Amino acid sequence: MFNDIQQQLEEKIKAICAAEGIELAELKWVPIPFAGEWGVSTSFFQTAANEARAGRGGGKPVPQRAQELAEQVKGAVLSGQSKDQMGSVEGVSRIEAVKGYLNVYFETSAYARRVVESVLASGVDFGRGAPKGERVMVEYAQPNTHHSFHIGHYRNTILGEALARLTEFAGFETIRASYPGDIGLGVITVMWIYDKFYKGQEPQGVHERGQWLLKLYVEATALLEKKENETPEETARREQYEAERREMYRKWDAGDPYVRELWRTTREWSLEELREILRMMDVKMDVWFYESEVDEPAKAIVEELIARGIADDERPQGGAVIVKIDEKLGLKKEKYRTNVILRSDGTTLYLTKDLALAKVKFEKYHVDRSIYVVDVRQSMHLQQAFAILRLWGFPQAEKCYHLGYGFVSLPEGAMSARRGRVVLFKDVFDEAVRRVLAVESEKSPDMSEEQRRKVAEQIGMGALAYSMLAVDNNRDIVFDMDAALSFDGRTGPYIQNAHVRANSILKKSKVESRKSGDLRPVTFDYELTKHEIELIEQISRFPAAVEQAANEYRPLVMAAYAYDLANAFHSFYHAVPVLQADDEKIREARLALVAAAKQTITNALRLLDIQAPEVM
RNA sequence: GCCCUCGUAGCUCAAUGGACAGAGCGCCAGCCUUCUAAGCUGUUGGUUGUGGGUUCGAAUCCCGCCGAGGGCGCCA
Repeated sequence: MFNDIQQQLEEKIKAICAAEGIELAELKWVPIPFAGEWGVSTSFFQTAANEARAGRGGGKPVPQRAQELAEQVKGAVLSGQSKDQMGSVEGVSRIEAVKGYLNVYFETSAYARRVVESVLASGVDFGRGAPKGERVMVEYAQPNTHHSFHIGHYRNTILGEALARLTEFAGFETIRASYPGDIGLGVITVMWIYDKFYKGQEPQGVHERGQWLLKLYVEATALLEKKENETPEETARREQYEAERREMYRKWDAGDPYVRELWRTTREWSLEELREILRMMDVKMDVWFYESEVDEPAKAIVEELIARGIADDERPQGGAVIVKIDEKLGLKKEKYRTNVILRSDGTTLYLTKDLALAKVKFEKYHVDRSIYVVDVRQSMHLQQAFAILRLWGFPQAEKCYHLGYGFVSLPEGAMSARRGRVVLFKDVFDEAVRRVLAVESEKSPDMSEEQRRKVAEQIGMGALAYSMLAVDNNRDIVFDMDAALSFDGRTGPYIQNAHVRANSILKKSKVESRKSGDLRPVTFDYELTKHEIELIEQISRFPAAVEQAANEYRPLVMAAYAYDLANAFHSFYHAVPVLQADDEKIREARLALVAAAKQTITNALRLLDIQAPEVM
């Protein structure tokens, strides 16, 4: 967490090696991986290997030579202008050379105080990175309208939101963008069946209405799908339906007032549900892009790409407008292949719209980095889009990044909206709340009804969010309700519970110490238990975890960290008395440590879009 | 045919070039008159799919093979 000791040492080591004629390789510092003590460590393997390669080092095996170097450096550091046997570096208790590593242990009381005071001084900003001077746009939450929000959309949204929170906290100016698919054949299909059979009906309730549209979609698909052994009448009817659907799409495209009004009304039902779910998830979008709004600009782009010689117009031959990406890039081997950017009937495609949208992101929002949180199955399409942007001459194309994630399927197979085989987010949410309430009524019988409901939502959502974020991006998830809503072990509630326990101690301490006022300046000048050391160690790692998670675009890093931190707290909580500590100074110090742990857990959970309840 | 992911404990997953490959679940055994037991402690469990290569050092990088999933010009 504090690099000053490390930097001081690095300077010393460089000076020593320069004096001894040792060509030092780059020093990489890592926390000492042993529990119970803290400090930093670096190794001399690379330096020894470089020597061996250059024919120096006396032909000794690399590990042996690395150990010699470590010992030599240790000796030189200690003998330098050593004040006493504790070493010549401020804040360092001892230095050892082991197996080619130089381990530097920090003085416990000074380091503990530094960490705890720093956390308490920074509060909600503890771990925040310095401004990076770059603007990042994260595009996520792109469900189709006229459907309902399912658990696959949820993974996308929680992943995007956690990522946005991470990049923002790490110091990037972050813009959150949603991109609902509000037009396309699927949308028209729902409008068609609604207009034909259900006109005027409208279920009450935001979620009920959204889910109803999904039911209509399933029904419409069944009506429009060719069946085996159809009678001639059935075939004729199906073909008529199909013709009606096409006609409706054509009218939409032509701006027919009736169809447009129908579209606006039903679309709004879906968007209302989407906004409600985002509210439940505490997601606040900065920008809303709609597929329908980039349709016209996309058509203009096609003409521009033809004019620039990037796209080939095969319409005169009855074909489409295509881009031979590999050929235009001058690639010999096939990589991006060829794709269509305008159908032969003159309508645009997903790829075309993404090109138009990218242009807006670059020119209107001036983004430096453009992150697309999209299912990994669309990887090829996005690579094609980025390649075309490159051909088009956008330097920002290099900063486009597809954050692909594995898709969510069900134990019985892939989800299918058309067949109605989906697990809806709202259903999982309701089930989560039900399950938490069942546990809560038993564990916290004296909670008010209102509070119980609120806490149940926080815990239920915490369980669900964590189960999604604790798996790395590229991994597929088979959704299992019991696993996703588990409250035991490596879960959201486990971390939330650590927060609650910390809060509980602090609450009680305030009641008792009201007379004596606030916490005194903390001193850790007593022998810390290994649990306290481990907890402080974990707290001090938070800023580095933020940095890593944001740099690698991996919420998993933060999820794993949050668990480790909570785990350290639970062990501490179990083994180390705080309010019951005999010595008052120790009690004060531990209370400050508990407050610092609570703050760090809060900050970590916030980055995962998980609430930190005060009680549970 | 070409391309992309992945293969780690019985199961679900971590560890992406460094010290004995770690958690959770499950199994087994303990711990609530003590700050919330949604917890803690201990035990069990591994030739990292396989064969080679690079490296002082490989689960991690490279190549082959086997196996699983996904993608490849008018769906999104």
